[in-house]
Amino acid sequence: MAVYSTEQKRMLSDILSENRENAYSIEELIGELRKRYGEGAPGQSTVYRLITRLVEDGEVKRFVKGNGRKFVYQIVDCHGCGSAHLHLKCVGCGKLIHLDHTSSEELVKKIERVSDFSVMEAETVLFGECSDCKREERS
Amino acid sequence: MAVYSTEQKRMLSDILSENRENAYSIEELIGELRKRYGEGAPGQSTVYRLITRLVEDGEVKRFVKGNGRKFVYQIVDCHGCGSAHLHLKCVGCGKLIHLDHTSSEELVKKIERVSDFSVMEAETVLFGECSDCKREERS
DNA sequence: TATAATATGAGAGTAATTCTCAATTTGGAG
DNA sequence: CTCCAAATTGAGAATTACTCTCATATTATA
Repeated sequence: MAVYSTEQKRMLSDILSENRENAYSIEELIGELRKRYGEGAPGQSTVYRLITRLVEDGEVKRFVKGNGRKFVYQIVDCHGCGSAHLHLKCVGCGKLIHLDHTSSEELVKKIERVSDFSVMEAETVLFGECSDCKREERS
Repeated sequence: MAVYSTEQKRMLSDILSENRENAYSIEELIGELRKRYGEGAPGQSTVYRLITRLVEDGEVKRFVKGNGRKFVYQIVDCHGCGSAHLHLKCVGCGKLIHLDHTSSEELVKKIERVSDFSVMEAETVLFGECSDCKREERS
């Protein structure tokens, strides 16, 4: 099953990659596509289909914001980087921080020491506040 | 606004507390209630209403399993324990481990050291494998 | 008891997501 | 360049998940 390149895929990827710190809900994605491309925007079913695939391929991460109720999608910068690692999601600016393998492993080891629990890095997103947002808050 | 005790609340709480390591979807909760109580089971709207309240009250944790698509609900053993703390969810046996405040804080500090990122403990669930399940796997 | 506040449930309403299938597009073979 | 099979799309129907409404029932208390 070969993969074809299409306009629709390009449009969606463009939005996600031009705004890497934003996590879009499906609704927002469809809205943005419509805003940019009007009638030419991909249909709703296509958006669902494409985003699902991007998630399966590991190019996009799907998660739920904090205690929210709906899914959001955000491009990750670590597609194909090989080993699993943790992601940190800043609820302030929206950044999705890709922890390099070494730091991630160090963390996971620490967790294991405290609780004898092995974290599955790929499935876990830690919510919190990044350094920039903390600094801003203090000032 | 006082709170009244009702049969429906008891039925739901019973299920959740008798099976503390299971995270139920709404569908499963409704199914289990119906199985146990037949016609006498609480209606769907009531289940939604009650579970929402339990989550708001901190007695039950709502989260999404790994990369799954729907919410599941599981009783927590830390209701009213005061300060926020991390939860570890074992994907093997289903246990939801409540990290005591000290361990949780220690971990959070470590994360901060590695990445200068402050984890919001209450909003984060770490997925992985508990010590028992790891041991079992090795044997 | 009586009664006022609280809670329930049936079903309608809404939102989110998936499915279906005919029509279109793509990439490669000739 | 042209043709074709495979892949993709989109419109709308179907399904699923969840919320809302309001008449009825239950609970605590006085």
